[in-house]
Amino acid sequence: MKKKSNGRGMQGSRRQEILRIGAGLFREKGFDATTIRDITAAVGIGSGSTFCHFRSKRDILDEVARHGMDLVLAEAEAVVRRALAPAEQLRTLIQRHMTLLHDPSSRDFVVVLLFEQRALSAAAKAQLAASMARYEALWEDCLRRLNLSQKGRADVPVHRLLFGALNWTAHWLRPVADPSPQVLADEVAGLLLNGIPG
Amino acid sequence: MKKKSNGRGMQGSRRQEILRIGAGLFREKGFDATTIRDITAAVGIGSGSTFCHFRSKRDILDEVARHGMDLVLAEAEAVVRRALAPAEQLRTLIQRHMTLLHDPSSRDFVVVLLFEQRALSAAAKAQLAASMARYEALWEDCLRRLNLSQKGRADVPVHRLLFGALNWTAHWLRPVADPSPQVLADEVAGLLLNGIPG
DNA sequence: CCTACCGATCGGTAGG
DNA sequence: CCTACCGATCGGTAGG
Repeated sequence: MKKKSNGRGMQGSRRQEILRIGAGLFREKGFDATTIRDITAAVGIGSGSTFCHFRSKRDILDEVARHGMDLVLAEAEAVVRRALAPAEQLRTLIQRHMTLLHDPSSRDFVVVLLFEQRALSAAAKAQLAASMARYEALWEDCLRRLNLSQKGRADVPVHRLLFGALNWTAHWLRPVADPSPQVLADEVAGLLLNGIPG
Repeated sequence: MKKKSNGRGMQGSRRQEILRIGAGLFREKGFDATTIRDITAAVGIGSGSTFCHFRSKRDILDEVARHGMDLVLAEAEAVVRRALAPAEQLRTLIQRHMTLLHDPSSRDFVVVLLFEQRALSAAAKAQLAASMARYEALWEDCLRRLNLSQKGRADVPVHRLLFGALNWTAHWLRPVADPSPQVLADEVAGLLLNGIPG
């Protein structure tokens, strides 16, 4: 039996390459503005060869986003398993989130996950919604233990405000001119934990 | 002399209609995924008629984003002119920003401005960058007077973190299930001004 | 994985 | 503002 180069769990180094390069282009230009020919030209294969590995262009996006979600969720679960003090846990969650959002090895997948949701297939959307709910629950627990998220007042989802502050950095944070993702992460954590430094 | 229906400063109710409906579709589906035919079908004209009013599809986007910027900047300038106490000024800036971001009469323009920057023409990008710098400066002044943004530590642009928290609400805030934009705005202002409510 | 190609759709134009 | 249409490009397929 010949080994299939298609399917999900295979070796597929070419497949990985298409995912990696596709993720980069999706992040830079957006899903709709990226063509199969953009991707295959960067990989160095004919445009038709894409479909030896993926059923459609959207399938590539789905998989890129799934991988982004896996990275982000696995990291948070690992942090929670360390059973740190709540304040240290929050600081670490913020740190890891910011790192995954900006490190070259992960940012393409995570940014696409966050900013290209609209283009995902319905199936991927549903699957990712469940994982995202789990991710949010981890943050909510952490914030609740710090009394930063209490059911009081108006049911404000503080963790989502925090996500916004962090995720938006993908739009403006520039490598040299701005503080590093890690420094910024610590400042955000400090702002939340110690309040405004008077 | 016949009056031209083209050009910028004209009456052009049809032109306005294309802008309004275009803005709505750009927000919902994104610029690339919206076709000229989507827009004209919703307006109720032939697809070719678009180009009596705009030179290109991108011109529509440019104008939509410009209008979004005008709304947001004019509102902030008006707030600053009222010369409120700094805390009240910040609260009002947040209120107005959230309203423009969620009110049906403005949100399409503002959300497109914020989330479709990538697709803008180079000229529009440059023009909007200048206006945005002005907008940011207003917020920075306000935050500085409250000692919420000090040049200390690591040059953290607090106003951009705040923008992220606010702008991200466009992705998750749902009319009925969640607090209203105004309630949320007040909570965010309270969180910043009074610190975490112990 | 390649070459050759197809049907559909897109932004935009022409001529009235 | 309409009708008719065009050239380009796109995602995807066929056959090897």
